Amino acid sequence: MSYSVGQVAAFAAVTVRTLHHYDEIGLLTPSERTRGGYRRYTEADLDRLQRILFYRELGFPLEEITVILDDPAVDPLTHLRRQHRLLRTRMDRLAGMLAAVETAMEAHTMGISLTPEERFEVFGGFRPEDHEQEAEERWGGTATFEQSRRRTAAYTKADWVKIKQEAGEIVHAFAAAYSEGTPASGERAADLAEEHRLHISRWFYDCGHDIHRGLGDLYVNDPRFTANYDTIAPGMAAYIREAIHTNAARRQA
Amino acid sequence: MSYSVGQVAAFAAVTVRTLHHYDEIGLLTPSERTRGGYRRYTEADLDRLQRILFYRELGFPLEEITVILDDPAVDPLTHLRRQHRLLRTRMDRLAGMLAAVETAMEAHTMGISLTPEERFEVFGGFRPEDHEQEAEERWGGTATFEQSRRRTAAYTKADWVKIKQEAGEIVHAFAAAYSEGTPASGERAADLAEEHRLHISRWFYDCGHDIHRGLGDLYVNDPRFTANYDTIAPGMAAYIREAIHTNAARRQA
DNA sequence: GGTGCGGGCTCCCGTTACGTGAGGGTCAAC
DNA sequence: GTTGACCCTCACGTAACGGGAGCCCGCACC
Repeated sequence: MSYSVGQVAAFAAVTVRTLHHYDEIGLLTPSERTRGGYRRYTEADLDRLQRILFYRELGFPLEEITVILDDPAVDPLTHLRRQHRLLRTRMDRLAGMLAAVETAMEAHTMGISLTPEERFEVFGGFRPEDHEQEAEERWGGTATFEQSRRRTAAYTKADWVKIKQEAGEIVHAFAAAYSEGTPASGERAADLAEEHRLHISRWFYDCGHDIHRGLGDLYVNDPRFTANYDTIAPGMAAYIREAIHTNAARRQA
Repeated sequence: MSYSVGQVAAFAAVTVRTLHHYDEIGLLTPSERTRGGYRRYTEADLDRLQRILFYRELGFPLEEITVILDDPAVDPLTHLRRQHRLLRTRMDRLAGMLAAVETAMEAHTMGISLTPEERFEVFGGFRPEDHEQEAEERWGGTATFEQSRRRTAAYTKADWVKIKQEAGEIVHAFAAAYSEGTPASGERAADLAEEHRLHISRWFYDCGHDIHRGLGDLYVNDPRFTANYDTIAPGMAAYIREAIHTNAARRQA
């Protein structure tokens, strides 16, 4: 079975013009043509297209993609490994940017202004000597997310019940503290925040104080999170956030 | 203190020509010039450049960046929030691709070959006949996100109280239905889901059934959302998700 | 077996975001 | 006061398509 340009285009979410272009430059020449001159793409062509789009997505110029794909010394697995590596690199970069944005947000709310060096740090992580590691560790993004995905994938139903119960207890404790007027800047609230942090670390991913702070901010800044927490009691999201910050500050002192 | 093109270029890891170009199109015009005609960039210019590069990195066309940055109604924090959101979306996409690559690797070592649909799933989760729009709105996100941003920016404190109260009522109704054993596949659950959808549409952004379904999936797939909902009752996230799907199916029939 | 029309074909010019000199001025140091 | 590094303004080149114009294919339908 083979496919027409239109079908392939719809399939791969590219335009017909793009496929024409790839044919023109010899990047993807359909294996067959009808006697009328119509392009007919085979499964193998689709396979190649998928790889093309993958490398394109990661910013490779088409010419380079041609070279990569026409290299006779590469089996599919090599491609997959390369793709895997590229994706992780890319995600690390984004994680770095994310961390920088969070830093900037903190800096902004605190009224601190950044130096020009700090501003552009986002885009390349130069100055190898200092904290190249820090961004990695902070939201370590890829690592963090992956870790969470890996771990949670292995959980049984019983695990989930336990997790949910634990989480429920923590939130209820927060709610109780809040309704009793316990200050978010105090010991008790901070203790609960620490419990919350450990809960996440135990079940999802290593949650350092920085990440935890980011999470607290998220509860307040993202309307959906806010709404969720505030369904328990109006102001809960902000309360939890402050407790988290209190706890983080305490540990840093 | 001010900087020359060369300094800025080295600093931001772009070419001098790029800076010239940005000047030409009015995207970044240096605040000063020497009598000899040399460009001189101030701190504020660097700040703007940083934002430019950020949005560029995420694939925004320069013209759109101009509009975004020249919008008088945006404070720095809004930018940061938007950036944060965009990054997370982007990372999610990459995470999806990473997972797909891993799946492909497993499939390869097992000697299984994937169907064409599975191959292209990586790039947005389409199936040609249905929701071509959905991928745009779901992953492209800009339009939806922008809408949400615009609206929420104008809300007063009273609005927020109202929003939270409404959200709380919906979730509590869900919790009640759930604890009473009302099936997620039934009318009542679907009605609640519809209410939920309308709530989002009214206060945040036009939430069609497709987007709504995506949201429901998110509640189950993202551990943080799951944990939040499940603090109310274990299984709540999955229950809400199914109710949403029921509702969406009902509307499509 | 004509015929309508959705899709496909080949030029070919337009666009975005710069690259890459050509030819000539500027500036701080020696 | 000159030299070498840096900067200026044209101006054409390029990559990766977008978007027609004008013409063909093919298959369903009468």
